[in-house]
Amino acid sequence: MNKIIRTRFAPSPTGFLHVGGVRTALFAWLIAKQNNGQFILRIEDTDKVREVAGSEQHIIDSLHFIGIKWDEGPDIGGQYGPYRQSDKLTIYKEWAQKLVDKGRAYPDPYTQEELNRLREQAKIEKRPFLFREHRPETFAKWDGSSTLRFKSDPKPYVWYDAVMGELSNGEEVIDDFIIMKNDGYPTYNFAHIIDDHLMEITHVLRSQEFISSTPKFLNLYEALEFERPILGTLPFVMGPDGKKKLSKRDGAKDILDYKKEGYSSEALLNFLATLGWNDGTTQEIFSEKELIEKFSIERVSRSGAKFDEQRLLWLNGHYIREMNIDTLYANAKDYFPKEASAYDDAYKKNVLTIIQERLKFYSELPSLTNFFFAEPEPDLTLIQNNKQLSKVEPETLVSLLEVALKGLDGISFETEKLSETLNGLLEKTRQKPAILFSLIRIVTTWAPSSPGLVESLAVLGKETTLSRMKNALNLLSKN
RNA sequence: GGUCCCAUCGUCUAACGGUUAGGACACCAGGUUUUCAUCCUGGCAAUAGGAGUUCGAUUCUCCUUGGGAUCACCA
Repeated sequence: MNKIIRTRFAPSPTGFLHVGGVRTALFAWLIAKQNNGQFILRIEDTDKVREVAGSEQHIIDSLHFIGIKWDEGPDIGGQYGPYRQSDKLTIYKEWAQKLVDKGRAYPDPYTQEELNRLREQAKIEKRPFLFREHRPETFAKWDGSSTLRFKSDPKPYVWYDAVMGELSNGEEVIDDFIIMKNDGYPTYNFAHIIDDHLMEITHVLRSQEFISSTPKFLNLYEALEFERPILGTLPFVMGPDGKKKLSKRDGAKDILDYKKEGYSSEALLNFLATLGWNDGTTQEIFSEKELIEKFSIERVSRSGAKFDEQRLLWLNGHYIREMNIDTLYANAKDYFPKEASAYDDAYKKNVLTIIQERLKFYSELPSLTNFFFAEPEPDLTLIQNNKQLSKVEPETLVSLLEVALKGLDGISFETEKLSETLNGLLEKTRQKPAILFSLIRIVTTWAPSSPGLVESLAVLGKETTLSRMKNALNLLSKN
């Protein structure tokens, strides 16, 4: 006989979504999923001034990227539509009229100027401004187009929050607030309550900044005679300073930027879910399925969590290492350096295979793999600055290269054969690997680091390897 | 300023009122025949302060301190 669990994410189309917003959506989605409930996307576009064109699509793309899907929304419709607040202005007006009829709402009789003056005065007298102290004796008739205020019924509240526990506030925070603006749009304070009710939302999750306006919502629920949903207040995701909430103003990144930089959705999902939540064990890695199973709103922490890029980087690297090569290739395909377009899939896949364990995010692929696709520019400082090689006479380097060149010339470039040959060269030259292998590695890649020598040479192939070694030989002989 | 919320390693966090306060990231050291990375081992590192309740407080209560939110025709 239990009610169907319905949760929602209700962003305003005022720009992109950052990790804080996506985490709110994620938690709401997890609650719906684990209860076989429904998750709804609703667009709260009641502020025409702040609206940014294209935001709605951007929000949809962001959620899709993370893997959050909704059962009802502006793009797919549903039984409880419309899912865009600007499409249901007449509905808000009707409910506003009901409040007027009940004597619980009235047109604001003051001009903006008069209001400002009253606020000023309160400030001078060092007391909080309360509109209800200036509430008119008799209410004018509402013509539907002027500013409408809620007639509050001030009283103290104690309520239960699924995350924060018991919260309370005195009656002094309850005031007559605007529910309908003079442009015909409802305010957030009014619209979201009507919508949550009509859409039969059971759990309202939102971030901490709404905690102080909750009492007025409670007052409004009562006036409308709505059943109150379960409220859950999420702590902020903190910015780099660890003190203030993450905000676009302070450089919070668009979630889609993480996609561009080559973070996997699984890593991001895992990261976001464990930012302020854990299951009480020492488990760090959660699949989507596990998250749906194990998530619980009661275990969300009450204090803000700093967004730690280092941890995200580690997680992403972890997921990359766990991927099978075909999945990884599909994900990373578009991130290869542009010279790679001349090479076939098999070759690129080989490169990816030997680079996999040192890849942290896809967009660093070019810097890690350039020399597999383009002729590297010789950089002798790599030899000069090498701890071991810098101590070796240049003539010795030349002769080492000559011996190596001869040794590699006659063989086929399979890993096993290469490995055997290189070990043989070690004995023949009576050099330490740190000298001989470093030398070969550097002159064939001219990169500060690279994958294992044998693997790298095998992928580069015999022709390329030998030609690069010959070039190096010429270069070193000249000096 | 009024009101409200929060407080464990640098960071994310765990701990029926009883633990040598645990794990992970980061960092440092050592190991795995070159570099970088991976992997393994080890190390560094925390209950903001003060009262109270209790045989016993990270845990419960109060105060202080610190941080944050909110007081819009923004959400």
